[in-house]
Amino acid sequence: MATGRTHRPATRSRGIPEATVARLPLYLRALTALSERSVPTVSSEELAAAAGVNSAKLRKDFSYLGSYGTRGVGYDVEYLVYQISRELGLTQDWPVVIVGIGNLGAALAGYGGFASRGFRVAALIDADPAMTGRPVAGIPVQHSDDLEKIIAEDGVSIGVIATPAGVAQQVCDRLVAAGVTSILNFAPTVLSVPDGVDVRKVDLSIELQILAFHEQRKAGEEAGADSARPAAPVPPPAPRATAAPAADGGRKGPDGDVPAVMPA
Amino acid sequence: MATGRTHRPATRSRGIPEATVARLPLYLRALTALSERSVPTVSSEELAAAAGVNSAKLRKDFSYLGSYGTRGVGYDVEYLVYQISRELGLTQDWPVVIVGIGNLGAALAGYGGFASRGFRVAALIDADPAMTGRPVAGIPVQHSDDLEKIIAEDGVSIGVIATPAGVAQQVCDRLVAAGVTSILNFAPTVLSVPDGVDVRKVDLSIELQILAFHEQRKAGEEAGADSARPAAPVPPPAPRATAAPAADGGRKGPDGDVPAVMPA
DNA sequence: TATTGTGAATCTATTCACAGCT
DNA sequence: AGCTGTGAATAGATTCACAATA
Repeated sequence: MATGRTHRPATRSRGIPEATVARLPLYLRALTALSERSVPTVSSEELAAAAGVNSAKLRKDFSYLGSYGTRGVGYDVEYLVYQISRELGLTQDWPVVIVGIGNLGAALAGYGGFASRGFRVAALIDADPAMTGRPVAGIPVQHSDDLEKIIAEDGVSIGVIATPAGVAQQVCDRLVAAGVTSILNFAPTVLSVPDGVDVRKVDLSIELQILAFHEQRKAGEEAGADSARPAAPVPPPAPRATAAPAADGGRKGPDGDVPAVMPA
Repeated sequence: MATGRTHRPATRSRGIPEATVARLPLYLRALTALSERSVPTVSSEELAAAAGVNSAKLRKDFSYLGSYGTRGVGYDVEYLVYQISRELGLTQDWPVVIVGIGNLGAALAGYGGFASRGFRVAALIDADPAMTGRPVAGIPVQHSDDLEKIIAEDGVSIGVIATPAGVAQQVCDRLVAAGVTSILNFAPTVLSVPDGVDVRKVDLSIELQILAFHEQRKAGEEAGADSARPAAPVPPPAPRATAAPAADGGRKGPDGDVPAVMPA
């Protein structure tokens, strides 16, 4: 309604549940570590422990890929690495552009996990002319005027947005218009994209807030039975406007939700 | 089993489903934006659109907090901001330490979303003596020898790990031993922690791999019916060891899964 | 009249537990 | 004997659809 553009395309893909897809990279990492230690086979129990999940879940997950194990023995490490890599599409090369080369963008550019596993940083893009040409993690930054050209020339289909929140939507629009169909968004904004474009979000502030919630519960539990804190038992059910206290002492920063990017 | 320490403590908290908790920060952000524009009330439909969820889900989520809306009218923005903030524990101050001040750590230190919403960067900690005393985002870096002292003095209960994967577990152990009970982990490792300690993980490489999976599906769909790619129809069901091709051309970087941190 | 709050229905994910295979 | 693969059971999350109500 709001923008006329929707979001959330994928739910289940080719029969593989989304929750399973999200865990495959975890298994892959554990398997890669075993592979490096030349471990030939592994049981669901061992692998599950290494990946931090329970073994029934792991077996169920693998069952969606096919019957790749051997009863009484376990899984062949190399073979599983191959199968999962293939399922995830990591046997091909994925050129990626990173837009917004502040601290975060620079961190991403230098991230080892990017370079391995089939991802290749095809370009770093920033709106600040002062950044243009300067190498970050060995890759020269290009100006955002050339965004469309870069996407087209390198056949980029995955874009990473590490810009301030204020420009994230317009950067997103340009990426999508230029042909990008998957976006990893670090800016604390809800992006609207057309159907067929995937967006994943990484939001530091949200993660912290979730931790704070649980942290608060722990603190509350320590004290009285199930009351969160003595003060504020349960305020009036449905007050009129401006009924609530400001609640946040001197916390002023109006939103302030800008990612750690200093495009200058 | 492996380490004798477990993980995953929380499933549902004080009657609020975990999935709901994870969305509260999203609602809070949308509400804060409305609040800044001095919008007095908002309907579930409008707020849901702003937060990128559907309105039934939003209403259900809010119903776990209590009956804070007014039928026929909507929700009072300020009041909801207060209620959600309180529920998330953001009406109190949460001192946070960041360990590992590379590019990523520096990005986190300067992150606006940290400073707002009740989080305060109490200290930056790095193992590199050359970093000690140097200010990052206006905060002087302290040496990791003093980790325990810093945690104790500031009463820190939330720690952020932005170190290389290789040292993440030992940093984690020290944080936990010093009293930290919530950890946000950016290192690509599964951390083992005792019961009662919450860990949340942010993993760039995993997010990208999930995108690649969907991207691959799109590409496959475009072409033939439901075949992913012509080559590799379905390899032998259960081969013996080393039966699978290396599959990853020249991808050598052994793991390479080190976050974008250069502690030197 | 417009919009919330929520039971009931549905869909998704996890876990159990054991048959089936090596 | 040991371990996978999977139906069946359970738990959790989302969506529907409408009664309640300001």
